[in-house]
Amino acid sequence: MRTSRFLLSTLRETPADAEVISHQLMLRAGMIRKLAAGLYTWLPLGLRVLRKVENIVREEMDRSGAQEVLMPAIQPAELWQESKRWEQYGPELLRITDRHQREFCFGPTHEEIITDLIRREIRSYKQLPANFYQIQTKFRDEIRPRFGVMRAREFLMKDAYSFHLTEESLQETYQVMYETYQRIFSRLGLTFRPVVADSGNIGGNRSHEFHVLADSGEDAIAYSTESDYAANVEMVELPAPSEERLKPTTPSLAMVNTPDQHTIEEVAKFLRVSPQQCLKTLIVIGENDSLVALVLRGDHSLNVIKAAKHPKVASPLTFASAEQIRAVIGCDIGSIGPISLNIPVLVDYAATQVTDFVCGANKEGQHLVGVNWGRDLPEPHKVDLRNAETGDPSPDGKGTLVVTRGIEVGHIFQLGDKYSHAMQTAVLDEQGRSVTLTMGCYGIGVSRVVAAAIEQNHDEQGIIFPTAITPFEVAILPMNMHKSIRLQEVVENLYQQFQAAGVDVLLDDRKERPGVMFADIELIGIPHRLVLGERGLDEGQIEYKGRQDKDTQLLALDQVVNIIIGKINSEK
RNA sequence: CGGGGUAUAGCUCAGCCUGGUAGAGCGCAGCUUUCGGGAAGCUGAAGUCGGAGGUUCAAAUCCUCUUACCCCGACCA
Repeated sequence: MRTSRFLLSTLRETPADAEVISHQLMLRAGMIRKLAAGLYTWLPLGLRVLRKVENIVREEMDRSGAQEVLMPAIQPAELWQESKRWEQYGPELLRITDRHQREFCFGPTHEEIITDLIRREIRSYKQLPANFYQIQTKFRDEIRPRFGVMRAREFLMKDAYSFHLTEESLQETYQVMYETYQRIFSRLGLTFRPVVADSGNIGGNRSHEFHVLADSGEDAIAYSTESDYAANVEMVELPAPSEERLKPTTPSLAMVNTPDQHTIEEVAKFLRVSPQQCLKTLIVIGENDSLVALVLRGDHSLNVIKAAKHPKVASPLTFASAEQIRAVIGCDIGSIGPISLNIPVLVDYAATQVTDFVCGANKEGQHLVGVNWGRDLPEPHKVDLRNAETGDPSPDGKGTLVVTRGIEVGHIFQLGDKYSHAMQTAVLDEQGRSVTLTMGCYGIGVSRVVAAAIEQNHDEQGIIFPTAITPFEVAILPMNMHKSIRLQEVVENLYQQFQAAGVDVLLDDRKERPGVMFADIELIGIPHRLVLGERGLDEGQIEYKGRQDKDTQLLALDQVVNIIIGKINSEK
């Protein structure tokens, strides 16, 4: 491709409404343009990337034995009514009415459609197991679309649905998909981790999310240093303490004045103790609008999901208002402590292990120091309440946890018979008995993968594309080509050699200044760059620089095509 | 949906408080010089100031309504 005939719509300035780096760079590089909230046009440059991701996903799905189909984006309401999701789904489901006043929706997912297809087409157990996938545009009317293509309303997704006679068969296919996903994200050149996920109310046994690791990720995930254990931080169960609590060293507790010291940081600094030595007490709404106190070590954070699962705590978790706290406890947030509280007190495991601790005195501007469980207040009601942190022991007993951030790009889970039961999808088994099918479901956010790849791979200059998904593999930048016929010939010849070899080559034949060319090629993240000028031609050398290299190097003109092809192949 | 904010040239924004001829930088078109890291000069095209209504001799500016978009909260590929 020649830049003179390619819409290279790069922007020097960052558009104002782009918040995360991948969104900014995708706009600046001219990959996407916004049409409306959560709706994006893919420009030629971006589409090349999207297609490469799509093709890798397709190749690996095909290799796994799945069969590709393409279902309509618009779906009739009847099927959704049959699964009861027409009522269950909220405003996220975009509902539309046709000229005959028939109701439809724009599909956010396709369980109903594929299940309907399978119940019509699959006649015998001999046709099972079967796995069908599609790569298709979905629409979810998100409350708040943001981060560009990362959380768009319309997005490209690969969704697959498998059908089984037995639970064992589902487990087998699930495992195949798990491995296929590993292959896909490895081939894409991404650093990722499969993590144990919340199967939620879907009822399946196992569920894994695949996360691309990136500091800007929306999810916190924890993985073990020693084993392959990895889970969403929300999901990590922490063990009850095994050791005995240390003995108190203070003769008794004491009350101290802590004027205007409210947060743990303030109190700890004021009293010259570590936050680990302090306990924080959070007041949330419990059952029947009562209040419940949750106690955590000062340096720990509350896990909202765990707390809400406790029977004494209202779900979803709601913090008590300042007025409610004042009415029941008689002081303000910032001076609350577990002693003499007239409401239930749930204490996180870690907080039960602290001796001689600092906590609020339930009196404005006062804290207690040297407090001990058992001596100064009753033995605590111990529960798991906090988020796992780096350094915590891994739940599988092997190694410790590291917490990092990730972007969810894939999710595999076992659906069971939710849809097949509701939609009466069954076949006869070997004994002639009717068996309701068991289903699995496997998604990859194809368009989100593009954003995640950029989120993970960029620098000050712009995008650094993994070779597998780069829009162009090599860029040829001629310096002042219009002035030298000799240079034109060499460049043209090189360009054609790359094309003949099947390399995605971009020739920058614009009459631009060198700085503009360099900046654009770096911004759009081309992995390999060749610079040709009059001065190198006499020596038969041209200048090469990898996108991440610090320095340039000279390559012999007659070998450059083979060298570059070698680099590309080793990277894919 | 609740809270906050923005809307002026293709992009980034100033002008609004204190009403009086529509602005800058970048980009775009042309010419000249320059030519291996986002060049310089000159010339030019480009805006019914988101929309509607109101106040006023006069509205980008003040008031009311409205639409779109963005940010903060509950979801998910």
